[in-house]
Parts: sequence; structure tokens; C-alpha cells
Amino acid sequence: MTDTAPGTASRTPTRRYGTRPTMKDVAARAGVGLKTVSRVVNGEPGVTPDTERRVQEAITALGFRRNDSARILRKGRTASIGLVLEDLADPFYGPLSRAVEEVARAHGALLINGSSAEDPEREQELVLALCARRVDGLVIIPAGHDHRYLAPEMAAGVATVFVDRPAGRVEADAVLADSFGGSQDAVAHLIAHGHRRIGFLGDLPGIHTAAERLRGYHAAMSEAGLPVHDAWVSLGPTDPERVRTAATAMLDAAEPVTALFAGNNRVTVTVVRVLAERPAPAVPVALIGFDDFELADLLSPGISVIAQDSAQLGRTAADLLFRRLDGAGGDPRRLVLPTRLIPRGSGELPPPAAS
Amino acid sequence: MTDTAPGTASRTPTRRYGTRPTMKDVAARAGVGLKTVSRVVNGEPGVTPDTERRVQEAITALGFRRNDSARILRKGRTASIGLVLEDLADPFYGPLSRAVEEVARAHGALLINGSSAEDPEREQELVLALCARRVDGLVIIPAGHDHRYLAPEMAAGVATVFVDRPAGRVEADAVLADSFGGSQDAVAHLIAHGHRRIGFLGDLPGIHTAAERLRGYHAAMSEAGLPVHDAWVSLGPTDPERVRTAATAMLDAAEPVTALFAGNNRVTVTVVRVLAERPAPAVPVALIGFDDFELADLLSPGISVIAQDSAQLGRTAADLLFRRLDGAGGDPRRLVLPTRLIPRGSGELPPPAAS
DNA sequence: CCCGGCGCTGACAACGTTGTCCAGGGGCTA
DNA sequence: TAGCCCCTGGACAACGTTGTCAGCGCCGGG
Repeated sequence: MTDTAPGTASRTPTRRYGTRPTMKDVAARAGVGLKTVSRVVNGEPGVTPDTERRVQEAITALGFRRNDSARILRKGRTASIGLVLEDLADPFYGPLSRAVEEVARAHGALLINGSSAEDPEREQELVLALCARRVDGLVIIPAGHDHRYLAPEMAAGVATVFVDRPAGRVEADAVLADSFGGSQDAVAHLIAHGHRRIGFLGDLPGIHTAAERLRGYHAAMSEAGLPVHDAWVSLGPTDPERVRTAATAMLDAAEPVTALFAGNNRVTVTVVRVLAERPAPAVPVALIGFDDFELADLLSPGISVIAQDSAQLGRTAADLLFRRLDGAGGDPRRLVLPTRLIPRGSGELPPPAAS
Repeated sequence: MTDTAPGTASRTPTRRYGTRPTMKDVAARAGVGLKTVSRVVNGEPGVTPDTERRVQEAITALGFRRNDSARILRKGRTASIGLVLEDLADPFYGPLSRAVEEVARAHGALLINGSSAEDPEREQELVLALCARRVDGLVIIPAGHDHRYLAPEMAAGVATVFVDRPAGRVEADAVLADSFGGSQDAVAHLIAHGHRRIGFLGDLPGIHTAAERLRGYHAAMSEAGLPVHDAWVSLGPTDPERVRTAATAMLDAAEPVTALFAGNNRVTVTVVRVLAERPAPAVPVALIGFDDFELADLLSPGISVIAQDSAQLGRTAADLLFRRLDGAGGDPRRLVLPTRLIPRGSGELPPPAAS
């Protein structure tokens, strides 16, 4: 790490915080009343062009910028919404956050977001901090299962929309992807290609989507009249280590699974690695993952996935939020967005002949 | 999209905004003075346990939550920082944003972020909106080249750190990756493997990192005494269409390039696709990309890259920002973080024998 | 017994803005 | 020329919080 200090020695005169010019200062300098400055700043009518010019000059001369804190206090609306999600660094949430931001921007609002790191306490802490800031609304991808702490806030008028997972113990709007249906499709797809021993590698069963995907897996299996062996299902944290162990166990069992269904993108990627590292079997293992990911099509074989559009999820939630803010009433709604099966090869591999 | 309304008809009584209880209400209900409530809320000493209990009861009974807008106005500090970047949905920026958030959190601050969409006007608009909110500091990945509009804000005490690209026409802290050195390494690596005709596919030359990478390319070529043909360099928007055309032209030329250096991760991915779609040449084209990306190692061959740690970039910038906020003075600093060459196969492919 | 001091509490102003309301002046009409 | 209205500008309160300061009991020491 190198450190270069530019040659110029011009130091900006560091006025301290709070020493910023206020409308009062601008008014004094322009020789007008306080309210006139306010009018100019907000583009309100009723100011002579000449007066306006004087005020504008004073503003630029002093480097005045309206203090939105005061404005917010006075007006009661912050024109900002909060987004609480698990981890911004996750490629699933980046587009979601961006989509929410775009909708907010269209409504003239800023977005404040926070990562809960899948920790319910941290989620609550963040949400309440946002409420204290008086955000107009909240979009929450919940980490916890009990959101009763939100009841006073919602009663006080903070619009709230849950995304990806429903709220716990409180009635609220929610926008979800069809985890159950998508999983059912995925597993049915594998079954249609001849598989009978299918493994499921999922997230912690406490997470709503993980539970739904498990349910979809079971539904598809039982619909096809197939039994599910305990050893074919592994739920838990999705760190590579655990997934690696679980997948290896399924593949090395006496009666190994011939296909794998990965419960989310992190799991899928780990499984791809595991399969790539194993000595190539006579017949490759089929794989289908929940969540699409970049480059899935460039691997060989391409990885078949159940795609959900996270940006669409965010957009839908934000739209609903602003409709609520615009006064839309009615009971809490639950919107479920469809998923889409994208076959790319890995999910269409047939099982060994003597399956 | 299905829409299910839950059966319960319990409507929460929607108090309107501004109808939230204030400390005054709490004080009245608890039969104490306003300031005593403030003391309890802020955990200040000097309150009898009995009084405190009464106040706490009133708080929960009324569902009171401190209004931070008022607090901010009074105290002058917002305990929030702004992050302006190009696109939160880009996998390069997600980890960066998350890293900044973590540092902010450690300092008790919230993070407000906005996407400039690589549009200078939108960048300015966002930055000034954040300044109006009186964020304590700003982390900016600049889209524009003229940041003089920030001068009054910086003079007023808004700490500002630029990331990934330096500020334009204003003295400010900056944290950069070593684009020049990294590119030099990349091209030298290709040369070391025998290549002499190397193509460079870069971003718009107006973008600082793109210009630096081009400079590194030229430096490595000239250091090796190799000429650079105009047709080997293509700069412009990094949309797949343009990159595809440019790459194809270089590969189909009379004297085709035998290796490609891709100027960023988007370009690299597009090039990988292009190469995958072409009829396999007798000798595969070597490729090295700037920026690492997930799954680069799982492609065949694995894609060699110049890796820069975007999270580290964010962390470093945020650290510097908070050091400034804690009063660290001195001239603006420019920190340059090193890059790292990760060979994975695609960059080590030799050129055709008769090169 | 009185007084100083301490522990607790509350009244009040201030933060910077916006909404309300009123005043003054100029132009237009009768 | 008088009267009226509109147009412009300003004084003032309020938003909800925190910092300052003063008051009120009560206790212990002189």
C-alpha cells in the first residue's frame, strides 16, 4: 500500500459542523426576510425576479444548503425508506436492493439499507433504528420469526412490506417467490428424466423459503409415488464445508443418489465444485439448483436452475410499499411471484441404466 | 401472481404520521417533566429507579420511539454516512457496500447508498441530497470528472473519500486499486507465455481505471519491445454487443491476436462467451481479465485474472473516512491497494507455434 | 438550629426549517 | 382622486429533541 500526498498545500478552511450558513444568514446577506429565502429555495411562487436573484447570489456566496433534518422535523415526512436484508454482498440481494432504490427514486425517496447478517437481534436493532429515523416505509427480508416488535411502528403509520419470507406473528404485506412450486417443478423435472433417488441440500429449516423448498421436494416425490430416504435430505447452514460433507455422503452411500437438488445459489455453486473435484463417474450426477446465477450456462454441462427474479421481487415490494404510502388501504396482501425452470443440461442428465 | 388476503379482519388503527407520541406525551402520562423522559430514554444518570419505572411504563404503553430527526437537528450529527456508487447490482460493488456498512456499524452509523448509474448528473444530485441530509461523511465512486460542486460541502466539514477513481478538480482523499500495475502484470504474464499480438478490450477511456489499464497495457508492451497495432485496442461501453463485435474483429483479423486482455469483469464474461461460441481453433486463445469473479475457476480452462479486493477497497475507504471524522487532519491522501495475478489456465495458454 | 451541598427534577431556550397570517405598497377601477 | 385588491415580503409559532440552569427537598456538619 503506497501513500502519496499531493504537492499542493492548500488546506480548505475546516469550518466545524453546525457552522454551516442557515437561511437566516442568507436572508441577512440578501437583505430579505427568512421566509423569502425559504420560498426561493423551494421554488415557491410569489418572489420578484430581482429579489430571487439577490437571494440566489447570497446562497452561492455562502455555500448554503438546506438542512433537510430541520425540514423533515417540520414536515413529518422523511422521503426515505429503509431496506433490511441479509447481506448486500450476496448476488441475490444486490439487484433486489437496486430495484427498490429505483422505485424509491421514482418517488423522490432515498434508500437506507442495512444488513442483518441473518441475525434476528440485529434485524430488530436495524429496523428500530430506521423507525427512529422516521423512514416513511420499510422493506424487510426478515431474519427472525417474531415481528411483534413492529406492531407499534406499523400502527403509527410506518408502511411495511416483507420480501422473500413472510412476517412472523404480525399481519403485514409480503411479496414472496413461489418456493414450493419451484421446488416441485425442479424435482418433477429430475423425476421426468428417470431419477428416483434424488438428494435435497437445503438451508436451515427455520428459514421459510428453505422449509417451503423442502415441502416442494417432498410433494414432488410423493406425487410420483417415490419414497424419500432420510439420508437424501440434508438441511443446515449453507457454508461450503457442511454442504460439501453432506453432498459427498449422499454420493458415496451404498445406494447413492443419482441427482441432486440444491436449495439455493450458494449451495449450487458448492455442489458444482464437489462434482468437479470428484473422479468423473461413469454416469454424471444430475443437478438442478434453486436461484439462477451468472455463468451457469457456461459451465459444462450448463447448470439447470429454478430462476427467481430478485429484482422483480424488490420492484414489486417497493411498488406495494409506495401504494400503501399513497394511502392504499385494505387488508395485508400476500403476493407470490412465479419461478421459472431453465434447463441447461445438468438437470437433464439421465440416471445410470441400472438405477 | 396470486393474491391471498388473510382471513382476519383486524385492521390496525392507522394513526397518521405525526400523531406519534412524543416525550411530552410520555411525560404527561408518567406525571414527570419532559427532561426526565429524555434522561430515561438516553440512559442518563440521575433518575430514581421508581421514576424510571413509571417512565418506562408510559413509554411502552404509548409505543413511544424517540424521533431521531429532532435529535439530529439538535445535536448536529446524523450518525450516518452516504455511499454513492455506480450500481449496487454489480457484483463488484455489493461487497464494497457491505464492507463500508460494517465499518459504519462499528462506529454506530447508518449507511445511505445510492446508485449513480454512471451518470455524472445523477451522481451530483445524489451527493447533494445526501449533503442536505447532513450525512457526516461521504464515500464516492465517482461517475463524473468535476467535483468542484463538493467544495462548499467539504469546506463545511463533510468528510469525503473517493474510491476506485480519484476526484476531479478538487483535492480529496482517494482509495484506489493499482490498475496500472495490475494491467502491466497481466500483459507481461501473457508476453512471458510467448504472446506478441495481444488485444485489449477496455471501458470508456474517460473512466480513470480504464485509462490506467490502457496505460499499463502499453507500458508492458513497450517494455517488451513489442509494437501495438491500433486494431488490437478497443475502448468503449462494455455492453455485450460492442465487446462481442470488437473481440470478433480482433480474432478474425488477417493477423489475429493470440491473446486477449479484458479490462473488467463484464468484459471478461462476454469474451468467455464469445470464445465458447466460436468454432474451437487449433490453438485456443489466451485470456486474462481484470477483476476476479465467482466461478472463474470452474470454467475450462479456468480464467486467469487480476484480482482486486473490492471489500478491502470499501473497508479502507471507510476507515479513512472515520479517521477524518475523528479529527485526523493533514493533506488529502491517496491510497493505492495492490492487485494480485491469479493464474488459472486461460492466461497460460501458449500462442500458436508459428506466431 | 441553621446552612451548605447534593441528588433529583423540571422550566426554558435553541437547533433550522415551513405554514400561517398580516402589513404595506402599487396599480387599477369607479 | 378615492377605494380596493393583489402581489410581495416578513414576523412568528411550531415541529420534538437536548443542553443549561435553577429549584426543591433532604441530610449532615458546624
